[in-house]
Amino acid sequence: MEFNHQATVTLAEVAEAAGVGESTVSRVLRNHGSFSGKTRDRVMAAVERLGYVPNRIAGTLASTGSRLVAFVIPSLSNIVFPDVLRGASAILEENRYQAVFSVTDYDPKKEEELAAAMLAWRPAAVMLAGYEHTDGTIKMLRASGCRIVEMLDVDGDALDIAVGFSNRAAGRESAAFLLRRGYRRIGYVGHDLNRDTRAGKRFSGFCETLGAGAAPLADHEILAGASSVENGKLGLERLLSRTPDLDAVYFSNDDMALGGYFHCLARGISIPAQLAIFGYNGLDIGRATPQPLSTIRTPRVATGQLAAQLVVTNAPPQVVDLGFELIEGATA
Amino acid sequence: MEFNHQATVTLAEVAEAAGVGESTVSRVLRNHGSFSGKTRDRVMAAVERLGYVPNRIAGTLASTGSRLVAFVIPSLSNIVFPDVLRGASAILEENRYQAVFSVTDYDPKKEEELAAAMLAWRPAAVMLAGYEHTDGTIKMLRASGCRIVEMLDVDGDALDIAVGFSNRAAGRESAAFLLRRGYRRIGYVGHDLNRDTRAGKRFSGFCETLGAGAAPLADHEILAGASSVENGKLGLERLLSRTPDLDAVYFSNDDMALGGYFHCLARGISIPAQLAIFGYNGLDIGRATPQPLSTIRTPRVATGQLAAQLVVTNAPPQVVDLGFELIEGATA
DNA sequence: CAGTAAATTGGCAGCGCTGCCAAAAAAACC
DNA sequence: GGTTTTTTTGGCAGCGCTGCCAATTTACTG
Repeated sequence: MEFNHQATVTLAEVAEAAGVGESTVSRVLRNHGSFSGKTRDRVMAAVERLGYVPNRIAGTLASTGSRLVAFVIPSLSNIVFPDVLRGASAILEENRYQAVFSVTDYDPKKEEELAAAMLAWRPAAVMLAGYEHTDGTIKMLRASGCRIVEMLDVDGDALDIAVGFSNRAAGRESAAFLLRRGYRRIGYVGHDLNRDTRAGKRFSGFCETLGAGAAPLADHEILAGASSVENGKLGLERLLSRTPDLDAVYFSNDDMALGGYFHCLARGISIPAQLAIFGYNGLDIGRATPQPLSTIRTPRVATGQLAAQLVVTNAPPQVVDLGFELIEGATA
Repeated sequence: MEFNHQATVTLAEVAEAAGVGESTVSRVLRNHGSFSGKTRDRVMAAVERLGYVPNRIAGTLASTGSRLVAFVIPSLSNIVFPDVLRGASAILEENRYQAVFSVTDYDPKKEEELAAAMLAWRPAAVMLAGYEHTDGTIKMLRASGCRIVEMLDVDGDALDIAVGFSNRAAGRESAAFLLRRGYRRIGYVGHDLNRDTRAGKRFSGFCETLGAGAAPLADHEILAGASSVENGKLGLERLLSRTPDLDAVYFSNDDMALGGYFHCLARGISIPAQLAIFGYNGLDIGRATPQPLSTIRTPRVATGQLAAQLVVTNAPPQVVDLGFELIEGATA
């Protein structure tokens, strides 16, 4: 079985066919340097005729610096990351950059391996989630000389560029909101915080403000595994069976919160009178539930867009806090 | 501002440092060909000491055929595609392949442009959604000589490999199920079918079976734009205001169906007594709603996995129908 | 129309690695 | 010890393109 025989038309063949030199073809194709309209037509005709497709591998090797941008993301199940990719990919495509990605599954060790594999492609930039990386990863990235963008967090020291928002502040504002609303018996339902460190930061900010407000966290339930609607449902059920007199519950994100919301719907627990629910992310689906979800909307797409923008413009190192928006909703 | 100065340690420098020839280093690093244990240690030590990261760009150019796999997908908002990528990326990573992607926004013309851009990277394979491509795209892909995988559909003629399931059959089975349940005044709420041709195929299969069952579609509402919970809600509202006596509604997918479900919850329309709701995709969230959503579960992750598997094993051209599973749920 | 400046063009040396081949070293055999 | 095999090695020519530089052509000046 012989499949992968690339029908290789090379630049040299195009040059030959057009009766011009190789560098002329190269110039025309990249629209760079000068050439007459007549030669351009001749070259383009030959390109068309032969069905020439430039070889970016060769081009990248010959020039300096590639137009690849490497994303090393924790997950594709958590909608956050597809959203970021979506924002970034539009900008990258416009600028003729190419996105490559791999998924760490929230494992820092795997992040290190994948980052190494990515660097082998000599990307223009490596885009990561958050600040928590192994020493090996940091050392490697630093040594690579390529741009580094840490996304979705600004609570820490950036290696180069950081674009995101403060998860800790989001946790604090969520707590402040619940306190303002008069809730005092507040619980928390979350997913594995050791892996999702940003969720951990929100939780810690949340507890901090609760403590300062003299209504310390009444109880919490942490589920192993990734966040999901199912886990949110299960988590709230467990939490309430242990501590039935809670008047509000903060969830690690909207998926979890929706699970809690559905649990209440199914059990006839009235929201927010009997129990308030507060999420994080501001997913569209939370706008469409019978009672809009109280949550914090994060600029996920915008994070991807700006991250990409800063890379393609080769902006200086900086930390950009895009902020977030508290959505009052009707569940808290 | 000078950033992108790749700290370039080359293979030649490693060879120098280790006191061996370049090809020896290359052999050791790829664990290919023969070399003594002693030289291997010397080489690895030098690699470690210099922090050498192989340059895959150069490696790919020198050898034949890359380990890049190009995904040209319609969207990242529709969870279907992140799911497919998720399945594929795990397999690709295991096999040291690298995924690159770009997003067409359901625009065939843009698909053509992006496919061309992808081919410039000389990928081992191009992974697309479905069978509907422009002539230009098809011609280009054929000429490229790289593997072509069409995913998420098997209703048509494959260019090379196809992995998915029959959308038309899914539509038919959905209709048959509703008929079996005794529904006769059936409506449809969908999103832009000209763009999402797979949703169009489902709709067409659905109508076909309804017609044969002597209960032709009573009414339908097509919303411009992408599928979303919000649009599902809006669509059902419009449909019911026009045709209030429907007893069941088929939605273009689960997002839309959830919108319909929420609409009913909000309006106090009892499900399924007053109105049945049927979706498509089998999203997890549909398992967690107070009434589990009646839908069809599609093997999205498995599609990505198998597609990747067939590429890395360089399997012969084939069409694999992974099937789907009807979930009775409680909304129909 | 010579003389100079400006616009085009081609040649060719790499970019960093792999693959092929021949040379050198080590192991096996008589 | 001399041969024949087998295992290890290094040299070097590309992979297809870009970037530099010099050569050629064309445009412009006085």
